[in-house]
Amino acid sequence: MAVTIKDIAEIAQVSHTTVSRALRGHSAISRDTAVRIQQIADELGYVPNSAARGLKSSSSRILGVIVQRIEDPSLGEVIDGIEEVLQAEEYSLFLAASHHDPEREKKIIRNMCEHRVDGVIICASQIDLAQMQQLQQLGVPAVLVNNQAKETATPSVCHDDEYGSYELTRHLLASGHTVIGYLGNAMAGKANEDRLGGYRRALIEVGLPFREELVFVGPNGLAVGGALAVEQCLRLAQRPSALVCFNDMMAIGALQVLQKNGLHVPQDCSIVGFGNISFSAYVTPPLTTFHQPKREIGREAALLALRLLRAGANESKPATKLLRGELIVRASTASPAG
Amino acid sequence: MAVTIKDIAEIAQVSHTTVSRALRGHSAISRDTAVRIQQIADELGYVPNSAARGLKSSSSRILGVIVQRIEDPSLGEVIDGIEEVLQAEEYSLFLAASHHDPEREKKIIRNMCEHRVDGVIICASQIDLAQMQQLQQLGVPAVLVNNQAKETATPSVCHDDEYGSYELTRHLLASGHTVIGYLGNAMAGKANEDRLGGYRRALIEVGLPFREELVFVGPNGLAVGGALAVEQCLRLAQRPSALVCFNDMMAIGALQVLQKNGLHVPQDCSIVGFGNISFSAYVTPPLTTFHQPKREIGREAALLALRLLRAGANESKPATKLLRGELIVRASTASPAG
DNA sequence: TTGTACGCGTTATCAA
DNA sequence: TTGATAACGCGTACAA
Repeated sequence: MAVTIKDIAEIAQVSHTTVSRALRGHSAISRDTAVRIQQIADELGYVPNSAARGLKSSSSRILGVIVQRIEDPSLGEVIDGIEEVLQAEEYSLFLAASHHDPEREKKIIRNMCEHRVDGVIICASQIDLAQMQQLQQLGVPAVLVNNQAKETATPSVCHDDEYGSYELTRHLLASGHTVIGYLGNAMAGKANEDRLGGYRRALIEVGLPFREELVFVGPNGLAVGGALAVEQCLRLAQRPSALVCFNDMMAIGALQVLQKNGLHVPQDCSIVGFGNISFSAYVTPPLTTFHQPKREIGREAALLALRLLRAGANESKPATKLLRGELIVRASTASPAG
Repeated sequence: MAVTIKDIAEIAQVSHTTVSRALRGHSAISRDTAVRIQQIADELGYVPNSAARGLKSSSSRILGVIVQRIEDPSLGEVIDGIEEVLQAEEYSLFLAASHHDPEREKKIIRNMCEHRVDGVIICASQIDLAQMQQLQQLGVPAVLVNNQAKETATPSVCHDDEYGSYELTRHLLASGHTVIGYLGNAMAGKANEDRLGGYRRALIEVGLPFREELVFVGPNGLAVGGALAVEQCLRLAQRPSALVCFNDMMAIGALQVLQKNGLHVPQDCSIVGFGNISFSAYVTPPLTTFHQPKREIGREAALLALRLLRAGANESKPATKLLRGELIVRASTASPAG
């Protein structure tokens, strides 16, 4: 059994109250006893029990983070940003993956509630209201990161996807492309709509039509999703000279299929990704993409969550932070041939 | 304040003991009261408090996981494997990153001890004995994953790096290469030695000399590390016709430098990675590598940790599990020119 | 089948 | 400056 303040109290011949105070630098303790107690604690290898502390203070100093897939290449950095802030503030991080399963997500939230996390950060989820209620009922503040539900009254940190996609499309237009396709992701909700929206806005702004038949939807946001989407595109008689992809992984999958079909990128077809995952710089050709400040997003989410839980009941407005990245031009885009 | 069993007891006109028993399906409770209490609990939105439970049971049902960098491409899957097992067993996961900082690692372990995690999984660390003692003193079982210290008496799950590197080198030898270089990683301890060892064994086995001047060490295991290492190689008058790299990211970095210098892979130089990270299939040319069963490693580590913490004091032998992957031949290797 | 009483480790209040 | 006592929410002997 672990050493407790009572054990220390017995040895030091004081009450456990005194030990508790001494170890936490309480003012009303004499130098002598404080030092003596600290020494005994060190010798015995005392480690305070946060379960007991939490029971009293009704604060666990734990933040829960829920993601869909941990191995998502764009998520590592986000989590890292969160963790960076939490470590500095002496908070711990609970991590769980829902794997796109609402049932599992429900269980996870339940579990986190049982552990009385002080707050929750939910990444890229289509979380429904019922589960938010569970959290609210317990007074657990929640922050959504790049949430995929259409509307929400919950504090969020989002990337400005519409703008990013707009910029990418503008870049292609500026290079002279006039027939540009979009490779969408059926699994993404709001993100897909926003990125499609930015693409559309850029087209219309320069007087080009938005053509439904140039939108190809892949079943997921992985390389295979991009591959499947681009295969539909290849069947077209008049192919687009450039493709805007939902994200970098889909762009990479599409790239591979194009090359297997003897097409050269960017000569025969320009291609842009989204997100600037570390990998995007290492494919051939390196991908033009839009940088999402992933670590920054994580940091902001953690800071917002901490602010909320510290505010307690007197929550002000449900703040939403919108972060913008920047265009990264690499070699996968060029002017159209001919 | 959250609902407690006392609140329920009051409404149901029973003692809180009865509530406690009813909610956990204790046998000696009448159907009627059990159902009635469950109903009230649901209506009130009762969520048990694991801090209080843990205080009694001296078990937190939390496992700590310590890594160096969360965004490490080979780590996501490992963590996912861990998390998969834990979720099934109703355990929670504490995640923290040490960022190669021993001081930070110490704090993390301290923090996990305070939260009384039931066990710890430490990934690819050079953890020293002092910190293991902290854990042992509290009776927290620890499992090391791909640990980098030379020797250890701690239960571990490791990948058979020596064998993997041996197989990769054999593959190159079988293709006819006789001058093969090795790109090492200065930040890795045991893994680098093992992989160098397998390379060496394969060479010696076929009667080729192990030549120190063909070993180039990069400062880290990232793409930039591979780039820096291969630049040393390029300065050589007589260059190797193939390179064995510490891992896939270094191989990718090396690949890029070779191509920038006008060398063709695999025609001018074959190259192999290690680990089979998802990315390795998408570079040009796709990388020949050795598959590490990452999810499996995570699962095994979690299972081992759970087994240990359930065994309690009567720990048997400090089990060490060695997992083997398999050779993945792709297009980055071929017979040497001429 | 149900209830009483106590303890888990810590902190806070009040009194000395 | 220190100590006695209660309380946080829950589980469990023991008793009824």
